[in-house]
Amino acid sequence: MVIKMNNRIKEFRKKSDLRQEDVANQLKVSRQTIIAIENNKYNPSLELAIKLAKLFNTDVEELFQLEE
Amino acid sequence: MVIKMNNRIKEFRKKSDLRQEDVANQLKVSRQTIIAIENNKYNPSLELAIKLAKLFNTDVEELFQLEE
DNA sequence: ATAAAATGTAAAACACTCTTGACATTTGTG
DNA sequence: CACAAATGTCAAGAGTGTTTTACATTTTAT
Repeated sequence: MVIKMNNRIKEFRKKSDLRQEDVANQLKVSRQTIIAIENNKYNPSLELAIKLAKLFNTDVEELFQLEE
Repeated sequence: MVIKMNNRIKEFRKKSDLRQEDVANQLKVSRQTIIAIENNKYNPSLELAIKLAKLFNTDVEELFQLEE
């Protein structure tokens, strides 16, 4: 699919005062996965995206925005 | 990740009176992809999930629900 | 200025998503 | 019933997402 997506994970994470490792632990993924997503190396799976949105008390569409 | 997810794509598609092929064409994916998702062979990518939700005028969380 | 904590990078292995093409089954209508 | 339309299945291959391990850089606090 390969479409650019803005994501606001770092922003929401800092608002929640969590470290990358905390997010990784809570969602049971590796810290690398969180880093890669924050730095736009790739998009998360749908499942992980939903969990991230839930963790930050927001919606998937709020957290990830399709370009243009 | 491999978590079961209920998805309501078939339901929303029928409400919209679209064929699988219509959905595939509009979102520029193959018909197989739509079939596989409707029949829970696998979950769509985040990008495709967002596009599906938009097509059906709903939210990702409404369309895809994590089990339990 | 130093040490510790947090964040970032890289690469290999593996699992998951998507496509293509060809064919089978089910559903709907005359 | 018969034919067409819609839906489903299978398999191979390309591309994407995640993990692990090990190490490098940046940030924070003392």
